[in-house]
Amino acid sequence: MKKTTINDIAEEAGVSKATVSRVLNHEELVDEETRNRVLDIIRKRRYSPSLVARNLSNRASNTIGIIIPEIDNSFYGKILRTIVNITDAEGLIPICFDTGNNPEKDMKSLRILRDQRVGGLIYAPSVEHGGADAAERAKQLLDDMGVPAVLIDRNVPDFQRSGVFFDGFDAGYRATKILIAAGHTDVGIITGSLKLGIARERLRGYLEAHEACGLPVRRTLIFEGDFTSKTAYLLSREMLSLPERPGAVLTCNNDTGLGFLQALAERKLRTPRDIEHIGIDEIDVFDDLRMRYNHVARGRVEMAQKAMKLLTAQIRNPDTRPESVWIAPRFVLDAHLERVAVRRGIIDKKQKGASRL
Amino acid sequence: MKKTTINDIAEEAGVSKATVSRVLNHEELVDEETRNRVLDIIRKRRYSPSLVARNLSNRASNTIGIIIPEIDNSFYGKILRTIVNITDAEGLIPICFDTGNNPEKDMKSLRILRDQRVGGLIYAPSVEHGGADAAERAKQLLDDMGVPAVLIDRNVPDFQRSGVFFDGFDAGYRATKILIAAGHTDVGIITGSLKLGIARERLRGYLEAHEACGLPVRRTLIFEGDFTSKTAYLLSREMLSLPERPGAVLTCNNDTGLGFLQALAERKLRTPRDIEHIGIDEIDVFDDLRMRYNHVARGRVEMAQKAMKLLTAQIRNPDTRPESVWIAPRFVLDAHLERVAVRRGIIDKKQKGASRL
DNA sequence: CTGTTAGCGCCTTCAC
DNA sequence: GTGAAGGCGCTAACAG
Repeated sequence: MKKTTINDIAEEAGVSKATVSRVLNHEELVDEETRNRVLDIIRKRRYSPSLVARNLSNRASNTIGIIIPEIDNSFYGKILRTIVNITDAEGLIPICFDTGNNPEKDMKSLRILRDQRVGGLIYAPSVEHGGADAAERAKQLLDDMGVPAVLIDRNVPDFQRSGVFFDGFDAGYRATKILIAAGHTDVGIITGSLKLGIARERLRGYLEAHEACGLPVRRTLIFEGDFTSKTAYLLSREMLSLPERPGAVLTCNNDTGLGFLQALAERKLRTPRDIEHIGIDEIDVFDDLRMRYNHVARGRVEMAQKAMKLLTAQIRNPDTRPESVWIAPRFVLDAHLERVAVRRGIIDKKQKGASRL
Repeated sequence: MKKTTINDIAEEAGVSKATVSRVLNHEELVDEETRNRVLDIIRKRRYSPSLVARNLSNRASNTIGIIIPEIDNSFYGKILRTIVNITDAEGLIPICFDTGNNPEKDMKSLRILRDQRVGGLIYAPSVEHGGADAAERAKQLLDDMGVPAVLIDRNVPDFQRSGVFFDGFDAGYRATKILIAAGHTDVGIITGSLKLGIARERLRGYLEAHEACGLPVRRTLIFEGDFTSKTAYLLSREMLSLPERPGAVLTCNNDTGLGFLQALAERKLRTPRDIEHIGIDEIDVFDDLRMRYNHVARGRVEMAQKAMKLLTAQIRNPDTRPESVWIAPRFVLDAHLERVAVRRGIIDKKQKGASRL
């Protein structure tokens, strides 16, 4: 039993399929009577046209691709959900891939999306985790697709594409400054893999903050992690058993923050009593629990919205120039740190709002 | 500048497009020499065939649809990630929708998937949140699609479809029994919306456990929530300020657990010292933090895997009979509760394993 | 082995 | 206002 097609409808209505097509797409061009007759039959047969055939015929595509590293990381989960909801409102159909930070999966996903002839693409690349040629190969694929692509979260300048990114330098810079302003001369940091630009940016902020404050950087307090809680935990243990344990720590993403907190708990240390801490990324559960968690919110929803805005603009007008947007960090701090930060002019003032965003 | 097509390749190679098609699909049928010539040109022109056209021609579909309520809930996030990774390994292309628990979005998603002519569908329905006709309309759409669909997490028996579900009755039953066995005669429960079958099942387990233990149910300790942390928090506050505050509480999903814990913290109560607690669903962060959290794991990854297994089986052989699978609860308890549970034969023995799954 | 033909389901000219 | 014809990009017979 095959699907009913436009031919079946035409036949049953005693008209040509061109007419059926017209009532489907330009109903004003069809005589009201025949139109109603056709529509009745369409309803009766529960017919609905194939978007596949329609796309082929129109040389158009109503699908967009989404490539992200880890769907089940709340950061990307929130982004994905936002994107999916917007595509849907825009009449676009989302095809999703999860690369698990594996650049080979980037390629594979790009190839599939290319073959599927998507009309556009939101892409959080993992190519920095690969060899030197990974970015190049990805760029090649991206260009082959010949459709708009908007990067999100992670930039790869060589791609020369639009993108929406978090201002990680500023986040690292100001977070560190705040900790220093709070009286700490020994601020530790647990970074992500420094293969990643976003991890380097945050570290650069940390370093420049020291410089700006005339404070020497203590290399022993810089730990290169990989944005996983496990590694962060191990590094934090090391850090906490240093003879000169840092008085404050900056962790560079959500999972890293968790790993750090685990090590802290294990040592029966508490924040801020024993050690000060600011994490980058919101951690939703702490919000649910109304638990204090000094952090820098990354505006996930905003990122996703802007990315979709850029993408749809480029889809509508392919001549749109690539444009990059940086989302400013938003600091969510306890009363003490906030007071310090505001007094020193590091952050503007009490910026209230759901940290969920 | 349009995409190069099979015609371009054929022309440049001086062969017919049938031959090009053959080297693409049945390369053994083509003379090695011409094959290589064609392949060279394909590579040179960076040609890759359109799956859209191919699917149309084959009357096949390489896409599957995924409809879930909330991508950014870690439960569904994990499921989605697992599914996406499997589809990808199976050569299928995943199209995802998020309904936000809104049955109208169920319909909308189903319609799009129908029009997109997906080859199959994994579906966690939200229709129980809608009016009486919601399930019926969804079933109609499902049937119209004429492709295999596997339900996940939430069952709608009327659909008469395969599915993979969590055994919520057993979870509620045994969790309650454990709490009773631990000496509590006053076990409270915060359920999900009782419009949902999965919420009713868990409550039913709770009720029957009381009966099995010859313990009267205290209606005042039953709170109907909606699976959100906010509601759970408000209800928990009520519950905790009851003159006869329960000695133990069962919460029925991850967010509900969080809401309860928030209320607990607010009252400066601690578990298990002041009150005993078992939650249904794993909460990943507690895992990361190595925090004790008595709970019933729902086997998210396993659910997703089984669902995909059922789906691919049905896609391969459309005559496969619908089959439903129930995932058994796995209890992750602290030493005390575990000892009690094992001694009473409520759970088998120390079942170790990553609660992450 | 390879080319020709027909068709997948739909849309869009171009006539009438 | 409507139909016939051609084409979107590809595959599957059917001949030769």
